[in-house]
Amino acid sequence: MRTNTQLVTLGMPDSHAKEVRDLHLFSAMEDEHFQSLIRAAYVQNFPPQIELITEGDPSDFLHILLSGSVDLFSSWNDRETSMATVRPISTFILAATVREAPYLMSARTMEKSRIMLIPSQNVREVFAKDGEFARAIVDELAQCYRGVIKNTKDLKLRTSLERLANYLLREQQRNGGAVSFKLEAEKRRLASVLGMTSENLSRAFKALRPYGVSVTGKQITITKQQDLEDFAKPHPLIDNR
Amino acid sequence: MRTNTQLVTLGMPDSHAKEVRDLHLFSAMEDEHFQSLIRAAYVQNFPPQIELITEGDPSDFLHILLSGSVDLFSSWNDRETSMATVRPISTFILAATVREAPYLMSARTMEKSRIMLIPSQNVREVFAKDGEFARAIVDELAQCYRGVIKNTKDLKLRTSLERLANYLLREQQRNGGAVSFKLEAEKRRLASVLGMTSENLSRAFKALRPYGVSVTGKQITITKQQDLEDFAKPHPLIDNR
DNA sequence: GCGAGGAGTTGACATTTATCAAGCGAATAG
DNA sequence: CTATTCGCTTGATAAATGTCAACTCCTCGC
Repeated sequence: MRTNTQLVTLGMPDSHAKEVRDLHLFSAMEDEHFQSLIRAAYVQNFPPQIELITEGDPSDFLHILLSGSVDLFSSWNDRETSMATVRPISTFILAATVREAPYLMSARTMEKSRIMLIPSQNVREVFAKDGEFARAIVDELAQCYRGVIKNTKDLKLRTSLERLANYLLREQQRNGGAVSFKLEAEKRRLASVLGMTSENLSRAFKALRPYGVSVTGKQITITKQQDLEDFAKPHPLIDNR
Repeated sequence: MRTNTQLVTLGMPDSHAKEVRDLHLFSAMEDEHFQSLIRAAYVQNFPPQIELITEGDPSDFLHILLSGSVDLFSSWNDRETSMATVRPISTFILAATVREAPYLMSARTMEKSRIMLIPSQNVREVFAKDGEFARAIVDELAQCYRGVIKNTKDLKLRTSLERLANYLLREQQRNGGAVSFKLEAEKRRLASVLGMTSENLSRAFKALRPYGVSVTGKQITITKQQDLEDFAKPHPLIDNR
């Protein structure tokens, strides 16, 4: 894989370097350090449904999703749950990289995806030299941390129906507030993200009908905005992601 | 409050400065920077059950718990849940401080507690100057992040009974692996931490009796270690905190 | 076009968890 | 010392959620 990747990599950094450089994580660091990271990096295309990393494995690479989408999930005792969805352009498993600790989550591509891999060793070296980079990592980690805390509040304070209602309102926001929009994820994955079964999700959609939610395949239409919001009671300290 | 605190503070920093300095967060930073943080800091004693911070408020201080214990909790729609327990000596709400964002959780003392407060402004200033400090914050945040991820896995992958069983095993570890140990928290708070009601917790304890768990007040005794572990199936990527 | 397979839905049912009300017992204030 | 309060427990019941099986519908490959 390495040689293959190297080949793919040779021409790549330039084309992606700019957009990666613009990521908050890399935008303030010294150019020399950035270049050394890029030189060490690979860019690779992955087909859908490929397991990129497995929880428990040592964190060899910092991953940056350039295009496509990636599902972060975890397992225990034959159960599995979706923890988050990564969308371009952003990094994932930064915490494992900086702590030199095993991955806590597995990752698989949801669709054809282009991913930059920077050896964790290089990230840690530059991190130790470049204060700006360290500060950018702080920002990123603090944001991730706060995201997970919000997720925990969502899980512990709300029923599955309330979680779905608020999820729909967040998705609506992400789509510019349109009355009608498409779900990003498969429903089975959505169910897992929300911490429920597919069957329960299916019934939850029906239970939201009185609040003006109609579902046709992946197409969602919210006809009684106010009613849905009255029910969902979205809150900035949980839902502003 | 400020003048009062100032008075208390005058003699304090020296006595606590050493142990705070030894915290991983501060141990590598420049002494000059550390001193400037300490000079800006207050140390204050709080009685039990005092609400130190309220979620949604701007993060004015980085808090360091010197002694006692603090409960981090969140509310939504008249419901409340315990998110974590802070034990000395450690910081809390670091993420809000560095992001200059509102607190996502409220905090209250569980017992009489001694707390050092460093103005967030000073923390951010030093953070911008001191690369070592920034790197230490990265470590701390990455660890916090991973802790919350583990908690999410616990919540989403396990039933409340399994969560309790694994919690008991973790507490046992914290007590050096003794067969018998005391619960740190009130049971109602424990229930909230584990994401269940007091009533359900009470029944869960009974349900663990066949696995050798006996409860007398706060005293827990595990008589069939192996049986409990077989049931709980603790996993390093969830339970090693 | 046809058949296989998979996602999604639905119904019946089981399990888990929460709610409500009552009661017990230890700690605490008066 | 007694009365009160509060944490905890228990039982009865309801609500939420999961499981299993069957079925529909769509997609995809042949």
